[in-house]
Amino acid sequence: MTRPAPDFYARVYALVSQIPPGKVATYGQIAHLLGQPRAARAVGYALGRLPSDTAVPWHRVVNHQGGVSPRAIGTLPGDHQRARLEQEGHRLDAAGRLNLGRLRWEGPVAD
DNA sequence: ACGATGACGTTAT
DNA sequence: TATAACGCCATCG
Repeated sequence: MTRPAPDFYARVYALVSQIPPGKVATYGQIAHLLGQPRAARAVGYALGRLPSDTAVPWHRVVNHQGGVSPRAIGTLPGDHQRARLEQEGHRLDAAGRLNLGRLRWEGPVAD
């Protein structure tokens, strides 16, 4: 299949943009969906390069623990990300972690 | 082209 | 269960 393999960034943005509201995905999940289960770091790097006026719901992407990566705090509105997640109806526990087993995005429906 | 960085993940202690 | 170290891939200088 002649897949228009665009840059890794574009793939991450496209995939994250397909995450429906009320659900979240981990960097590893995104990387895995891209066919590179070990490129979780690259995925996070791609989101880090996202502009402030991006339409990509990057705030729905969390780490494998289900929480906002502390490294984002200070560089980007990481604190805002958590508030945004709660705003979407996500339930965070006292540890500030989401219940991935319940909110984890299954990925795009194979069409 | 090379070396260092980074919004991660997994395994071991 | 929490903390620590290593490995992974892609991008930037």
